[in-house]
Amino acid sequence: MLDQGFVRENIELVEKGARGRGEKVDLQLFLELDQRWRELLAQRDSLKHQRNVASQSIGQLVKEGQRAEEEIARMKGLGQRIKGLDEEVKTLENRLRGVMLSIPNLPHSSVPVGRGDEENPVVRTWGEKPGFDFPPRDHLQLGGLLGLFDFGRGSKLAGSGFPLYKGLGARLERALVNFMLDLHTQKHGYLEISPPFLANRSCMEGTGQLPKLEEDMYLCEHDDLFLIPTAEVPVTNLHREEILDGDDLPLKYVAYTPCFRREAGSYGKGTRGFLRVHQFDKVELVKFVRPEGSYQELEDLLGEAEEVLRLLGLSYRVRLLCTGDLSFAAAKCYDIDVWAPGEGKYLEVSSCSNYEDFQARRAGIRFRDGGKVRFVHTLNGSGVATARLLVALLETYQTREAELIVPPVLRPYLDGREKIG
RNA sequence: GGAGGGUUAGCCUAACUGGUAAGGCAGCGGACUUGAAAUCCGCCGUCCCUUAACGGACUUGGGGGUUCGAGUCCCUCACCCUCCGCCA
Repeated sequence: MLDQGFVRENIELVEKGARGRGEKVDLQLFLELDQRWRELLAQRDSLKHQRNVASQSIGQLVKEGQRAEEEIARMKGLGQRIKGLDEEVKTLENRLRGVMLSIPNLPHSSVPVGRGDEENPVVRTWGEKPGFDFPPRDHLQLGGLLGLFDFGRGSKLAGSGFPLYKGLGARLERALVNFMLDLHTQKHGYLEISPPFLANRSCMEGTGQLPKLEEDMYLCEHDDLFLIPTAEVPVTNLHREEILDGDDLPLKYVAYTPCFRREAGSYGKGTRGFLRVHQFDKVELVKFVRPEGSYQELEDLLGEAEEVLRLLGLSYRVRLLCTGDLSFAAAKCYDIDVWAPGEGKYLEVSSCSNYEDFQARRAGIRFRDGGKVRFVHTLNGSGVATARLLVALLETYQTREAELIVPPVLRPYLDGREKIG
């Protein structure tokens, strides 16, 4: 959410920003509501002032043992008028809030203007795409041959898109998660969090999933709780409605959680195997930082996520998302795409974003900076998502005999095993 | 699921039978000081008006109600603690 006063004073800028993302926002409506709201506030506040003054003098009279009937009778009408105005103000504020919540964040000045995926510039690529002297198999074939997972039975349990890992497949998944957690906690200085996998509405609104993406999430209706679509939700909301000590910043957290996404309306393309699933595992990095250094923090975060792929020896590229591809709440975002030889394409395994104070304002996350209280900047990035990572890993390290060479950094997590198959 | 107790500012703690949130600690700025400590003064949640100053409204977990007036009374929801029940 942007600041209401900021929107009021920078209406063209906000309009331009929203248009660049292809979001429709009724700023004319905003201006009308805002204007009316401020008029009513002034009216109501002055009536309340009258009431406060009168009530106080009534209290004084009563204390002195005098009668105050006429005064009280006079105030009764005022109370009704205030009640009416209060209702009007409230209605207006609800509508205003609706409009405010629908306004996307402004892109940072370094974000290129563009319409969508095709216009995201590649910032860098790393590693050679592996060559094979045999036709590389895709992850489904390999998984089948090696007995690593069982999509059929996953479907039997929960429907298509719910993968089931077994044997060394499950072990490999667990190894990847542990490897990433250890890297980020031990080398990069993140504090590990194991949060609830369900979250309430306030959290969802705080990080910006609500109101826009309700249809994309699983909801437990009995308790009005959502299955988290990413650990960003519980971890960013750790400090919701808190004022942090400026000396404690930056705060850096890493969390492994499963992620649940309905992916409504996305059946068909790109849904084979692990490419798009309703449940996947992810290690997420979240930072709360001072506004001044937040863009350097974003570069650092990106580097830390990239290191996962480097250590695993997987070829990847980093792209900077253009305005048209930027998510609702982000001011700047990099995607990391890993190369999957069997699929013959890049797969997105990480998004690293700076939200500036957009989430912090929604969630009320502030810090004390000297004598002042200010909003923090929040950042997060996948570090990284395992399902697609596993795809790239299988397809990159396969041998002609359909074995899997285990990358050295993973061997300690697999009893020193060098090969699977 | 049942019974009782609780939630006041970054933290800690007050407020009569309803009378308009008192203190303390921490932090920030200033005075004093060679410097520091101590001491004193101011600031230290949000919004509106305003160039600014001044001013005003709101804020006692959330939402509603009663009242001229609600931290206080009533209803409701959330969370925390204790006990009982159930349970991996």
